[in-house]
Amino acid sequence: MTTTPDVSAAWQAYQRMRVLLNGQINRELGRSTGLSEADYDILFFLEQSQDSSVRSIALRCGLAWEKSRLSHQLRRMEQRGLIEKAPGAVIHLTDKGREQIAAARDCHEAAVRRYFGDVLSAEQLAALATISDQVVARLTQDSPHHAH
Amino acid sequence: MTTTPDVSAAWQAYQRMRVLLNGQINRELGRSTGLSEADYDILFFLEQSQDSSVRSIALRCGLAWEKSRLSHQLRRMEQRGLIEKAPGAVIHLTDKGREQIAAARDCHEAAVRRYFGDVLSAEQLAALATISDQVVARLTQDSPHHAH
DNA sequence: GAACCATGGTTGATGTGTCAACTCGTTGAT
DNA sequence: ATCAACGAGTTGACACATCAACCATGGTTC
Repeated sequence: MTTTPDVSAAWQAYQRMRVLLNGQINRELGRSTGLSEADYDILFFLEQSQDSSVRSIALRCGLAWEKSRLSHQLRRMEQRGLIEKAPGAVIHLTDKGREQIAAARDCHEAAVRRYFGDVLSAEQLAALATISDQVVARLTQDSPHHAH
Repeated sequence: MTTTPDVSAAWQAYQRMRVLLNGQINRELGRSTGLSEADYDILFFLEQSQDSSVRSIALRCGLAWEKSRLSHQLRRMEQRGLIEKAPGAVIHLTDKGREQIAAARDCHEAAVRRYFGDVLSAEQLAALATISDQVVARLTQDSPHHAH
């Protein structure tokens, strides 16, 4: 333990992991399923929602996305037939969307396990979860209503 | 300690931190300096290189970027006068680029400290660095020459 | 009711990232 | 010497993200 912890060393290591890890997982997901990370996040959220449908605002809060980003993404996904927009800003998962997320889930979880879960010990996973929660708490304490 | 560690809980916590933390830092950086994360990474690498110039290939390896991404990014930065391309695929930092990275560094480091360094203990920072190194080692063991 | 304003959602312009296809110079085998 | 193969770099097309400006609606205040 040092009294002056090297923040920048930890930051640079974290940055390198972030770039490489998400790059690898997204590349594998895209190659084998044709879905982007954004597609996957939306479909995953929809699938595990009651009745496979949610309000737009729930997606925005749950994923912490900007509203314009969500709007563009939903428009593209509706054009591809993965979702449907219903009156009242309600988003429905289509059958095609349900198929694709089911196939993608296996691929995604396998990749997460291969490059992340299998590499770290239970203690490390727990430590990372705690670290993440602390940082997230710091980020959301000031701007609880993410005023993008 | 559990025998079946909950990988997905750690993954989801990490994902949330990743999205919110980088979003916040990049937003602050962009607002106060006009530089994107990509701009900052390039300028930072250039600044701390000998003679403020590097070969393209060094940037690609150091930042683990795709070649086309780097090419597009360097073209845009040259148009803005932040860098110069010299024969032999050598990239030079211009005076304007040096000014901007100097101003941005303070902003960036302050943000990293505010949302990251100050939130975590020395042990947590060390643990995160170890975790990151392990994951990166796993990612680079198979494809050491990142065949993008 | 009328003016006001806050909020959810959309749109268009622009900057950014990715993929595939291409050029060009070097290398190595025959 | 020629040809094939490889890697570095570029380009163009497209998907994605961000910002600002815009519309609609539902209060709140006077």
